[in-house]
Amino acid sequence: MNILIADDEKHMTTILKTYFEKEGYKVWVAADGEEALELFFSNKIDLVVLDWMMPKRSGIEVCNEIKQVSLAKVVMLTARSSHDDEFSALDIGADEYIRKPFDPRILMLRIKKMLGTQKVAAIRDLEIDFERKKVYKKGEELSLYKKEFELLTFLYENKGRILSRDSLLSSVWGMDYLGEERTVDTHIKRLRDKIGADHVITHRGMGYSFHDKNQ
Amino acid sequence: MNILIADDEKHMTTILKTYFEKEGYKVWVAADGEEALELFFSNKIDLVVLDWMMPKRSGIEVCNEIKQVSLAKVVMLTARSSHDDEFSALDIGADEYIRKPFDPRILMLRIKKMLGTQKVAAIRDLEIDFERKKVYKKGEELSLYKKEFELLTFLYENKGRILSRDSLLSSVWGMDYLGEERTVDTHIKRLRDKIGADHVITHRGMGYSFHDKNQ
DNA sequence: ACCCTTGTGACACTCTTGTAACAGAGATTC
DNA sequence: GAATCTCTGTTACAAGAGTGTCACAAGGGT
Repeated sequence: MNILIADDEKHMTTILKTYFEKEGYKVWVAADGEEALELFFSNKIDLVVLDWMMPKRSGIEVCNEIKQVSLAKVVMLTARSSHDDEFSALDIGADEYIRKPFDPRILMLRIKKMLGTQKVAAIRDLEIDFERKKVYKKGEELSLYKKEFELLTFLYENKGRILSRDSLLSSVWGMDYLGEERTVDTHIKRLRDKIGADHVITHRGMGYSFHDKNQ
Repeated sequence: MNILIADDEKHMTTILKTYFEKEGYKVWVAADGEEALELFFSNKIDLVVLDWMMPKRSGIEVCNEIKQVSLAKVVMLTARSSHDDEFSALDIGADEYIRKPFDPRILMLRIKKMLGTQKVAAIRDLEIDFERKKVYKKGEELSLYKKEFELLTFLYENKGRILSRDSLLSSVWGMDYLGEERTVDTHIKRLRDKIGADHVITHRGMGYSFHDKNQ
């Protein structure tokens, strides 16, 4: 996700940049309206955070121009408190309007909701989308069976920890499950065939673990 | 679209009811938290507007309970101005948090944005006209039954997401619906026969999803 | 070299889903 | 008010995808 922040207060952009980068977004910074538009049109931006008052072109102008031609999300950030301003910003197409001073946690929450709160995990060449129950290897979608996905999820949630067949059976199959312990082996094998053998580590006599270190 | 408004100030619910009805929504009104939950669970509600401070159950409790089991949208309306309150409301799953006093036009705008004020949709050979409740395949009008159209609408609104029979039953048939889960299958089949089987994807053991990618 | 654990492929069975036919509730018409 | 039509929900059965088990192979540890 690529984010563009435009504000003439250096202080503000620095704070926001830090927050966004901590969440794993790629960030561009502009100090005025013109620069914002330039950066927007020369990069693939998914979300723009705009201050209302900026030199050269105001936030509302920039928002308007972007919304004419693009589906990118726009958040207006402003010190103005009038209801009319909020109304016209939203009416022009802004997706969010937040008054300064604001709580950065709230900004982040609202933005995450806006961008679709996709809970995705990335482990080297693997991506797991828990919400949509999809797994990608090198960008290509894998088709996992339900049990395989559940097993992968549980392994991932406990990555690095050694999980005995027994605990895997009770957690993934259910406490009351009666059946062969070796069933786990078969599922591990099938999972390995799909996601790549090296993601699951065998600990002889103890169980399996999910490889958590990147590289 | 069915909307539930819960606020103990009669004055407030009356105003909101008027606004929403002018926009063509069907409105239910509750005067306290308990009534809100009752109405929610005995009707097919798409959006809930909740006052924070209410007798019996607070808005935040109601929100929490609803979000546990339903995909309905929730807007918190409150006189509290603390940032912490806003954060916890959003964190619990509220989709919007608006401070009183507010500008009703802004509330309506934000809600319209939230509900996705989309009037028509096109998915490959399919066109859905939500306002006129009509569906076209390759330009030709299909005749869907009411339930089929509702099911299609809900699938479309959540395209890409895997929806369990259970959540389909509660969202399309209503929270209080008692009946076979397999009823969903039958309706999915009928829908598929009309719109084309490939628009609805089966996820064995998990549910169905609407195919969201063009091609 | 031996034993014990794990990997692997094949097979069998079960459970989920697709499907058609039927039943019944409402609506509509005469 | 009966007859008919429209729409929705249930059931039963078939197909086959998904899962569990087994037997044998491979490999590590002592």
